[in-house]
Amino acid sequence: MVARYVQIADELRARIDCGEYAEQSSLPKQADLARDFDVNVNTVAAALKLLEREGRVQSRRSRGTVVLPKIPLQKVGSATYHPSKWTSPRPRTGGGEAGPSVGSDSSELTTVGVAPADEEMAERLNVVPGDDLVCRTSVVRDADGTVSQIVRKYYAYAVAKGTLLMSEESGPANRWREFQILTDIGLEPATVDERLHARLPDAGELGALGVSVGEPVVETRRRVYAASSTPVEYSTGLYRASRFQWNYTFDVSVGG
Amino acid sequence: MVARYVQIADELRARIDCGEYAEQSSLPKQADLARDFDVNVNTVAAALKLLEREGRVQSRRSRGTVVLPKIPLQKVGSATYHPSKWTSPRPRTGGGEAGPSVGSDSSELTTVGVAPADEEMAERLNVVPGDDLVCRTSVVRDADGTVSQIVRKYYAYAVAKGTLLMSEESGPANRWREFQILTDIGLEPATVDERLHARLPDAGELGALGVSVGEPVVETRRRVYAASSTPVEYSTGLYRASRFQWNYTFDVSVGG
DNA sequence: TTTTATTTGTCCGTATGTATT
DNA sequence: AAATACATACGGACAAATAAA
Repeated sequence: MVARYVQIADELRARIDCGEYAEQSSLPKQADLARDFDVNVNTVAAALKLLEREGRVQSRRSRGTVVLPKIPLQKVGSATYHPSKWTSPRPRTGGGEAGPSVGSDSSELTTVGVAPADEEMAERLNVVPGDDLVCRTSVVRDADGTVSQIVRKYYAYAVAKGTLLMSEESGPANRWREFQILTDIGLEPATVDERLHARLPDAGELGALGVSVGEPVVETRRRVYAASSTPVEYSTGLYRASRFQWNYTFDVSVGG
Repeated sequence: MVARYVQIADELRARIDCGEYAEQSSLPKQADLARDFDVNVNTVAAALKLLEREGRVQSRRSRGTVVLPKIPLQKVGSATYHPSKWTSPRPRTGGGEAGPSVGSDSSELTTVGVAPADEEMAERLNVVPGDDLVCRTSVVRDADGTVSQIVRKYYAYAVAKGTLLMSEESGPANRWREFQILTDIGLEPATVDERLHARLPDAGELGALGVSVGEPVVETRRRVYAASSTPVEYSTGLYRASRFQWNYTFDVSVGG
């Protein structure tokens, strides 16, 4: 026995999929849907909340509920970091065959700060807790203006001092900027290890990512090692789950 | 301005974290909580739903709401498939230093079927759509009896025919069973590529995984290549998001 | 086995707040 | 200023699942 609001969500989802409610268009208002389905407004509201947490619609006060465009999942993961993507010649932001999954249709704002390392950062960056770290925070907005990811990258102050890692930037999203800088200062990335898991956002993340209550996010923790297998970068990422897909290729042979 | 039911969820979460509500114990019933917080029962129910979708509590009719034990996230990903885990000597299920993240505290039921390949399977397995595939479906239950993952692995019928890939099994979870069989029949796994993304479950998955409405799941699609870089296995996985963490290590150097 | 009590799940009707048009 | 439309909360009702008698 499946709840009515779930049935209604299924029906509305089907209508979106078949084009009856076009992308970018508004759904009928909740009161009308309630009348059509012959249920209470609260029941319709619950159904819409489900669709909103799936990332398919967005409801906003006094504006109604609009169908979000069905964009293909952005692909991130090991292939994203293939050297061809970030070694010279530098990728052109304007497009071309170098065209990455994050192109000029998303913009990035990077701010720089300095803060002492907490227990985890210290351990992962091989420094002492309390040591100063340079933190580069990047907020990436999709073409539609919504924040889709927030990434913080940490570097030992001794490493970042006096380098371009201290410079704030904004413009088209460029996932490889820091890799290029690290290479320029003689710390060319060699290996990455990445952990990720999906969960629901906490109070602070709701506002920062602009997700609704109950909409899943993916958290990543990544470490970048230079050739000498010393960690040079530690980063945390928070992603709107409905917009990303992670791809990894790895070796399982005995020789690997 | 944060909604009252979110505030209450935060408060209850804090109480769980500080041990006021112990793991495995029952929370006060909704009516009592409503009285204590001086809100309506519905408001408390909404708060509990949030905690349930986070995987922290489980509410069941007439039984109340119990605090789920905070178990460390199961680690899966590239390290999971390191050859030492699945090549001989075979891992012992009883424990020991070979102890994997999925141990004898989880059990697996594997059923085998034959079905024609759909468009995607065919493309990923390098066969013709409509060709018979052998499908091994594994349902893994955690120690607490809940289903935590459902994995379907597909093989070309020509490959699986007459091999142990056709045998149904049950017992302690063994992630490497198929790798061992593939090795035995001369198709030793060499490379894996894996895609994953988090989303909300659909109607069918609700029942199969035993998750509640709005609780995030992670879907994976994996391909295993033998040494000759021919795909030998295609698999799809569905995981309870709150119980797993994916770890990957990969090379980004120019030589890689 | 049958009945009764308990507790959550769902839905209703209503009211009010809030941001936008 | 006024109308609009979603967000939240309330109180009530009943159903469903389980436990207790």
